[in-house]
Amino acid sequence: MENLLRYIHSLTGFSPGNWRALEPALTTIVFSKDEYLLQAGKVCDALFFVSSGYCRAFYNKDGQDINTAFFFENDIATNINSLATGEKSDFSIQASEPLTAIRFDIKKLREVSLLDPAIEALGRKCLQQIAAKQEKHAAMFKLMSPQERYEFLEEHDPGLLQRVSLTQLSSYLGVARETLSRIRSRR
Amino acid sequence: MENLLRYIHSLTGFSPGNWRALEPALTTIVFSKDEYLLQAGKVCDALFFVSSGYCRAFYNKDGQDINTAFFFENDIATNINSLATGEKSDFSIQASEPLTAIRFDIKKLREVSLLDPAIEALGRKCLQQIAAKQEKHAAMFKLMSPQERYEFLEEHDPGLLQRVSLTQLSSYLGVARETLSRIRSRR
DNA sequence: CACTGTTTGTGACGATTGTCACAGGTTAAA
DNA sequence: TTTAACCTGTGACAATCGTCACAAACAGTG
Repeated sequence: MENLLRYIHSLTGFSPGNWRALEPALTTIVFSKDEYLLQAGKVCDALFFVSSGYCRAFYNKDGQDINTAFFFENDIATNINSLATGEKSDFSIQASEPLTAIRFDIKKLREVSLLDPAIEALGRKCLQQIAAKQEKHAAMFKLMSPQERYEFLEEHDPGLLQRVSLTQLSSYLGVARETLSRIRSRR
Repeated sequence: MENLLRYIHSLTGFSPGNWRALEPALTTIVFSKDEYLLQAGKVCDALFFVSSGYCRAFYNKDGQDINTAFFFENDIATNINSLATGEKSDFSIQASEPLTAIRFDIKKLREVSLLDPAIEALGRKCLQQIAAKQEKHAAMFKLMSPQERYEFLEEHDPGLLQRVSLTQLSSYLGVARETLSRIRSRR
């Protein structure tokens, strides 16, 4: 909970009153490894602030998992598309280790946003962060070769490389597991 | 201008009063082919609603252009990252044909947002749309081969294929110009 | 410690792609 | 019409990557 407060303060000004208004929209949830925060085919109705542990977002293509994102401590995990449009999610979010998250119920969040501009502002900042993250990630694929993408992560997100297994990482980088193993071995 | 009104109404409710409040933030700008809407290295301080013509977003990597997005009529072109953080843009946006755009000045937009919740809501919806677009585009790269990406565009965005030249399109799909030429010829 | 299941490393081979070089087309201006 | 600049198609060849197969390393369990 202290992490969440720090996170919120890093984004926007927030008074004790704002906090009291926000609180009814929040629930702390503990997930065991492999439990789902969001299942493909269901409508996404919440954001999750990761307190401890981490989770992954993945598509299932022809029976194979393809990871598109990892969310660690102080990240917000959700499906913006599904959240905004009410359409079914086409990917899942699943705990990769035991995970504690603070769930933001979107319905309640919208209610309190109408009453409190600071909460409204918080929501917008979150959106911006998520959009910015997507933009950077998409650019990585267009600008770099598989090896360069790996080196980019080494420099900009070494924590991710340490925590995510090779198998999980390979689809995230868009290469075969074997190729990633060889990229690693030749350095 | 009518296009912009239609676009706004498709996103959120808007009264004549809201429109009057928004108008001071807007300017109509005509760009000739190859003029810049945003230059890499400068801070992005506006959003552009494309009225007619189209433009491209591109990175320059080792002297070569790599296109990351195309914006057509009724699209919003901007750099979310630079807009939100005030950092310099690491890509440019340039008119690919003569282009008319409505410029949303971000400074003025923020001012009127504070006064009018409907404008605030509009801004948030735009953000959502942009984030959603990014998410889909990034997924395309992880889930598909070059040929599949081309076929995906044929199905979901045929207009883009008709208007963008092969050379411009190739970097957008992440393949060499020659490879794209061959993908086209073998169908 | 042995057993089992999972993850990682590696070799061989074929398929795809990038690069280089050049030819044919198209467009626009002189 | 001619010229020049640009875009597109194509062949040859090398580099990279994916796939398949299997061995080695590791983790958890009884």
